[in-house]
Amino acid sequence: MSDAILRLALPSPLRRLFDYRAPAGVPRSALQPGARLRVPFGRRELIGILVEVCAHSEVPADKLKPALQLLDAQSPLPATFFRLCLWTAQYYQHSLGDTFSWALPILLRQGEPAEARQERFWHLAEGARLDDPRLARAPRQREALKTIAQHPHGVAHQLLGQLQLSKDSLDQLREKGLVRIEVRRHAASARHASWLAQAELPLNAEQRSAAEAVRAGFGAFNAFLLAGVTGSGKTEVYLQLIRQTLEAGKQALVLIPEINLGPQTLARFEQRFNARIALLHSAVNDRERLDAWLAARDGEADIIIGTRSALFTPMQRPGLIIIDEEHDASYKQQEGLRYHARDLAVVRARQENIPILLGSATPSLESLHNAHSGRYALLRLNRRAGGAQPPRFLRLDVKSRPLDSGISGPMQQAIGQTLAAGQQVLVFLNRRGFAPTLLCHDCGWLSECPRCDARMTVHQRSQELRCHHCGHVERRPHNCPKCHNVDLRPVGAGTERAEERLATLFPQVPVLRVDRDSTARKDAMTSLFNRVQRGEPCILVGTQMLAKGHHFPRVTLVAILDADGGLFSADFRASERMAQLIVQVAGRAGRAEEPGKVIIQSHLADHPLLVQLTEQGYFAFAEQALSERRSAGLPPFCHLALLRAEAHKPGQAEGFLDQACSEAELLLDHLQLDGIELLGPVPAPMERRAGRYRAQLLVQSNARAPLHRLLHAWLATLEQMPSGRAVRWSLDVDPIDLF
DNA sequence: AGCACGCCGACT
DNA sequence: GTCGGCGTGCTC
Repeated sequence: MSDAILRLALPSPLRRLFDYRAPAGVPRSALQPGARLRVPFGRRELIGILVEVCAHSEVPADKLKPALQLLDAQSPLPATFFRLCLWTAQYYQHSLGDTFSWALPILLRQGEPAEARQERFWHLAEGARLDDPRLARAPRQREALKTIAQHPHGVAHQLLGQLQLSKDSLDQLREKGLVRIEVRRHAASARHASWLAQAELPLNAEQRSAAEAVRAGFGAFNAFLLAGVTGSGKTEVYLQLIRQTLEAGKQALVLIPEINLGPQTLARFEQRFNARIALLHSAVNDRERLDAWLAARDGEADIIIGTRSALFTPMQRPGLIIIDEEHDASYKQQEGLRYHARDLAVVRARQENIPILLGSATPSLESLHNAHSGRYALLRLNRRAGGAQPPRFLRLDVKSRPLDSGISGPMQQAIGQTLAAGQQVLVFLNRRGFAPTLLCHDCGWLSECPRCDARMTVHQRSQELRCHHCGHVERRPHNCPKCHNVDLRPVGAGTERAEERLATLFPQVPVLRVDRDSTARKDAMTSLFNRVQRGEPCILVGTQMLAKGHHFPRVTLVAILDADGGLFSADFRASERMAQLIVQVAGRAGRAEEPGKVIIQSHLADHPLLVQLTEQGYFAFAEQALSERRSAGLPPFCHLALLRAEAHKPGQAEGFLDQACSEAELLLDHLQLDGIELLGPVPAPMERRAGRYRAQLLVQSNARAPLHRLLHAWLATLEQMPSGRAVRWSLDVDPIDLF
């Protein structure tokens, strides 16, 4: 009879569902897939999501426990959301329950009701008169009543302060029956005659044809890659397509990189539209996040803008997905569920049969490859708005030149000339701190991190040594810890050192540093940028934070201090990243009247990729890089999965991976899969990190289908392996970093 | 992943 | 004599 079995996805790394009996007193008809239930799990309680209700369970009846409580009368999760999570869990070989955890707002997975916040609104009571005699000697209350009367839809309790209303006065008015409280959801904003709050900018021919191409793809799955050079007006194309989406009665989802949260990006959307915009980024608190998620789900929000995880936000009337700066690495989650929001966005667009637009000045090689193979339609914007000239690139060979805090003589001269001309300089160095190493000149001691195979960075201002890999911090020693001599020397240069040196070299202008250390304070960045916008000569020194978002029209020289890392790294993606960074940094500078100049210091100034990039531009570089990837059999011409493991004892991780490797070989044979190679196991490039020994096993495949058949079977066996208990292991499908 | 159980070292 | 280290086992 009442033997309905509930199959639940639980927030646990275990890749399986768990069966329960229905909670006492809950009829079977009340149990819908997607509903949340509180259940006992071992010695604790979890909130699970009902995947299906069935008649039988493989689990012995005496082990089945009843669920404790049904939290949702109806499923808070739309079918489209459910389907995307299922696909994600399958593709990334991740536990479904844990996938739900990453995809849902925190409050929902904690069991909070799936309802928007109720708010108290103060209203004028029926029949209340502003000249009520009881208020003759209560001027504050009289004023308050007047203010309330001016708001026919009521005054939100939250806004009392802003309207100079005191709660005391209102409470007394309520006792007199002159005002009343209504509790309701925040009203959706009134519909305007036009979606536009602000006139649109005219599009040039390129922009127009790009926008028209996407427009023609509305209403069905179509993928577009909008490859537009910096300043070509991609955002205006986004905005006009969003307007058309809204006019079609649909919602638009816009994903932006984490770092791009500059208020100006968001402000541009908010100023343009009479529309309800739901924001989902790291600065949004849990409650606001849930409200935004619900508003999107219920079709109350018209535009949803957010970072990586906003990809999962359900929409009642989906119309368009836009991924801004699609090449940006922050779309890839590097812990837990290691998904790529850009890739999943394409999957989602296909599932929901809507168009998707990927935009970037420096598209990823993956996306360019997809454009070449016809999976994406390529839309190019080659012209900069306002007739601005592209920057000129100069490669500066520093092979046998002395570097002064990382800055060569010719570079110093170029900086000096630019400042003398009353212009601004941007100095780019992708390394924080003062110097990457501290060295004892007498005994050769190096500032090694006690927990990692890495050197600790010297931070001058704070007089500390910091490990940038595990966060370990020590006081900077005065004497060598080994030989006690005092001749300790910082080796190499980071932004802090460049800043210090530049301030000495050019004392007449301010030197402003932009990196994670200097902008730790919330408003530091804003005040700094305001200063730069004023336009007086200055030097900006910084890391890749400088490469994102902001434009500096008065900067005419971009000095890139070190391009070498991208040219001889073990990581096959290093050159792609370097090229993207150089182009993005270069794009910060220059205006129509004054084209920017970019000087790149390198010990490998003749490297073909660097030559290609600087002489023919990013797309020529990308073609060459792609052909190198093709001949080397690397992504996007093959598919990778990386099994990582780490353990406290050396050798343990490799031991596990050795066994995993044998299992994989067995499965390859058993399933008769071809075109798959197992590379490793090998120690990670940095073997010890944060006190753990790390190793990895790379799986390389010509095709997706066999790779996924292997992974599926493999993970099931890995989960059973006893040697897996002592190690922490995880699978990364389509890894970005091989570290 | 949690969380418990269980069996061996340095402390009140 | 106990507090607590992490090996091992389990979660419907």
